[in-house]
Amino acid sequence: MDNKAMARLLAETADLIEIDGGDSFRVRSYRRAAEAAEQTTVNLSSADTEQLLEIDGIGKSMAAKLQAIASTGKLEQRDELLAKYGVGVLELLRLPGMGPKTVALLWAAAQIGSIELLAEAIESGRLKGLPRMGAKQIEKLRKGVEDHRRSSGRFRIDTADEEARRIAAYLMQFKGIAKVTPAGSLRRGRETVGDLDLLATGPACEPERTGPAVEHVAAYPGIYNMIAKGENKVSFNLEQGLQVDVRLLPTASYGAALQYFTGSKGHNVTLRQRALKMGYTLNEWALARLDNGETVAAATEEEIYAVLGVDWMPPEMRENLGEIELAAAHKLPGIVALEDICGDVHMHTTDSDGHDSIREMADAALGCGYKYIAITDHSKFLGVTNGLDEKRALEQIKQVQAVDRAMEGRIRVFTGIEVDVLADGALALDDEVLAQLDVVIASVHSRFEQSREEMTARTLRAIENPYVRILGHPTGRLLLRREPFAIDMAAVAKRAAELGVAMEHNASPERLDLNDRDLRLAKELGCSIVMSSDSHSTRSLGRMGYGARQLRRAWLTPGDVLNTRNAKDFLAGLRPRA
DNA sequence: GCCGTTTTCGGCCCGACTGTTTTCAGTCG
Repeated sequence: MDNKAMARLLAETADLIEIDGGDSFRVRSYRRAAEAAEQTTVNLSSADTEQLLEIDGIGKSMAAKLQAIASTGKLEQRDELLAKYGVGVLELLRLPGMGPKTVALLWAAAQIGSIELLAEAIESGRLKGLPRMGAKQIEKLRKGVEDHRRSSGRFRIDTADEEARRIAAYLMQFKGIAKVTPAGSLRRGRETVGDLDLLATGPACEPERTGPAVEHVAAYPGIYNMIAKGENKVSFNLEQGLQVDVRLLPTASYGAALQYFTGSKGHNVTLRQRALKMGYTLNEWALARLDNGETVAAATEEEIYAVLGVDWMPPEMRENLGEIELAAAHKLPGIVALEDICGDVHMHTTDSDGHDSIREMADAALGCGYKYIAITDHSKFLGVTNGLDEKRALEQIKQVQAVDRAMEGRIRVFTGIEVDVLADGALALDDEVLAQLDVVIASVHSRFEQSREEMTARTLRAIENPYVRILGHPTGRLLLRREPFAIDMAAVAKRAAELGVAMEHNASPERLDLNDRDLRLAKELGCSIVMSSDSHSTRSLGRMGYGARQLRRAWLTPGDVLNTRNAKDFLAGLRPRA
């Protein structure tokens, strides 16, 4: 079982204990352990007790439970509680406004243990008369069930980003709202966003006078469903289901609010514990002294972190992975910035399935400020993409070299190819041709419906080819559309590091090939990352922003990424040509 | 159930908003 599945078992157990009315601190422990399981790069199913105990949030008891899960695939506590309540209660908990207390109430009072049963009970009027179940509450649940069926889940960061800009532009039309800043997971650069946090400040957001501004927010034309409207907060859903929280904040406490609402939750808890130990209390309004309540910092994030003896850190790092301890020791790593990326090593032209010529791509890349690009059209394996065979590949080399000369050193244009990996791990193009190319990207596909072992073996064989410099689309995932294919990432990254083969991280928002854990794993194992756009037109060139933010979240430094400014020679950083 | 710069016992983050209440419990982030 993989870490994510084990984390899910722990998280579900936490939910069940809570429904069962168990100790809330025990519940928190399970939640923490679930988060730790999700984030760690340690392979939980093969780790020994000692390794497990090293993970923050895992103690003796959790270590034993993890080992039991690894060997049996089950967690006893979870199974017992599931036998009592049924799996439906976990689903019930996902409904907005539905917490463990309400689930317990519904179950105890009316044996309602699933969304289906809840829907029935609402229709038949059985809910009426239950404690705390007024007309409004029942209507809220009815709408919750409906929305749950319509859409649920998280949204891609580019979607959330777009909506945030649109709403911010609307809010700024109001005199007295001077600034709108996204917080939450959007500010942290997460690849998906659960809900959108927007912070507004300005004269109209000061206490006691937020009324008109609140009304302006509530009048936003894109609102599908109003969730809450208070003095300094308005929550609503957009039509596609995305929840938006707009908060109106006084300038004086803007930094405290920005820190608070940026999160992550775990980061904030750790920071507030630190504050308590130092004699302060931290909330969204201010950092204040515990003894007399006097505010010591509130206006900016920087001063709050400074008072707590912690270096300010970029939002991407705030995932409670030890960043606060490092910042307290003034040892934060210098992470990648988008400006560090100085070349794009994966793009297509009209020679295969792209929309623009080699020259047009080169000109566009120059416009992005890049120092080099590699032209990497598809190989012949993929019929639909008009892939190059040996003959056409050799012809294209000459054309690319001609463009390279024509650019007169303003930008380097390298030759290359995206060669497909066959079912057995062989490459779809002859070695004699590969030997003449600067950048060979070997891309695996999931079309053969292979098992995890077969996928891994195939990938390992592909990167053994002496001409392969980059492993393309290493997990084959398309965000929110398809599950990544199963592959032993640790084994692949380890071998790639030994061979000097870099791992591609596609920066397009729908792909983002590697997740946070994969990126940290690659770094730990010494495997280089190459960021790319996989552009099929000049329009999609230069869109590496979201990918770069993900690299930051995995704490990658410019030295971990091959196509950054401080990597002096991109080609020399790749394995030497055989 | 975890954890230790007051600790191996006794703590464990904090405020806003809602609905059903007449003073507060539950949920959320």
